[in-house]
Amino acid sequence: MKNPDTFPTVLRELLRTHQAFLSYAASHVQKLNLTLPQFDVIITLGGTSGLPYKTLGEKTLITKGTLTGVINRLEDKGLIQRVASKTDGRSQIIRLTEAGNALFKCAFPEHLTFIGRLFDDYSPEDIATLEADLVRLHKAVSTARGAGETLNDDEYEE
Amino acid sequence: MKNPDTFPTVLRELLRTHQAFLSYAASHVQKLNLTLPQFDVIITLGGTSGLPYKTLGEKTLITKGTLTGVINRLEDKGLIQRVASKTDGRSQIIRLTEAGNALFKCAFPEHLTFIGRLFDDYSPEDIATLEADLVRLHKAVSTARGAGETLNDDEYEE
DNA sequence: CTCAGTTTGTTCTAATTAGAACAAAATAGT
DNA sequence: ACTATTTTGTTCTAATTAGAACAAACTGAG
Repeated sequence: MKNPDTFPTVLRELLRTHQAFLSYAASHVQKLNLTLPQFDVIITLGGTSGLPYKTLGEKTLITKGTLTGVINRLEDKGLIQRVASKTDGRSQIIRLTEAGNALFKCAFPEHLTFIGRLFDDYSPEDIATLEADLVRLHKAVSTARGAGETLNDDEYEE
Repeated sequence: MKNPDTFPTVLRELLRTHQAFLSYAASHVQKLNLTLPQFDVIITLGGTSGLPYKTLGEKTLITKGTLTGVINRLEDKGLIQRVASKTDGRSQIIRLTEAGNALFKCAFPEHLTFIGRLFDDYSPEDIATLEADLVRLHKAVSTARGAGETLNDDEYEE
């Protein structure tokens, strides 16, 4: 094992930075009376005419068992609706309602501004370096999980 | 706002990398019949004669409302015990039992090896760069939350 | 000694996490 | 047409998340 004195602090910093970021992002989203996973679903659906449940799960990092509950609560708030697929009896298409779309159009640019502030002092190279570091760690984890297991496209492109 | 086309992908990568890492770490800890927060408490207590509840919360990133439940379940498993403070009627000292200590001594080195594998191809400079990037983002978040708010020592040193 | 303010850990809350198990529908092979 | 396998989304489970509210104990000022 290499670097035994330093990797624990790196990983702790990953966890702390992640937690700090979620807390920061949530502080804005709470004003919309939404939770982060709920908002994530709305911004993923924004600008589309609807997505299959499975695709929505892939794009949002919410596992399917959990996603049902998140969608139920958004449906209760009148922000999304489920539409049965015409071609596959198992499938559902999830899409924003008019209210959901209005919220998306108003809140998403605000949220981008709110989050974008974190990077006010970053150059494009700084951001590229950070992203490259995270991608590398992500690949290291995937490699360690299963030798040769490749990640699907969505995990590296967006 | 600067870099509007790139920061969303960086943040998504932070979330994905974090999720992938947790899943990887959990796959080892599950073999001990523990969850990640439970194991985190055990390795935080390992090598000490006990820590006050408050200190434990600070070191583990588990908020105090949640920590009570995690400690209850570890107590039920016979791995830790609560000891009333002799000097402060409100405080409790949390410490490992003999069983907890034995598990720590056995499992912690294994876990370090398991996690250390992620960094087999990293040089010390690579790790330093990654950590610096994460610390910088963490500071950016803290700065955005409250101008001038300083982080306590523990968030940057370990 | 008294009192106001702060600290500590618990209880409570709604939501989420990450699967496993399941039923219904689709697919592929014969 | 039949059958086995796979896929899709739901239900269920135990645990966790992140506070807010609370009661008991402590601290500091007067």
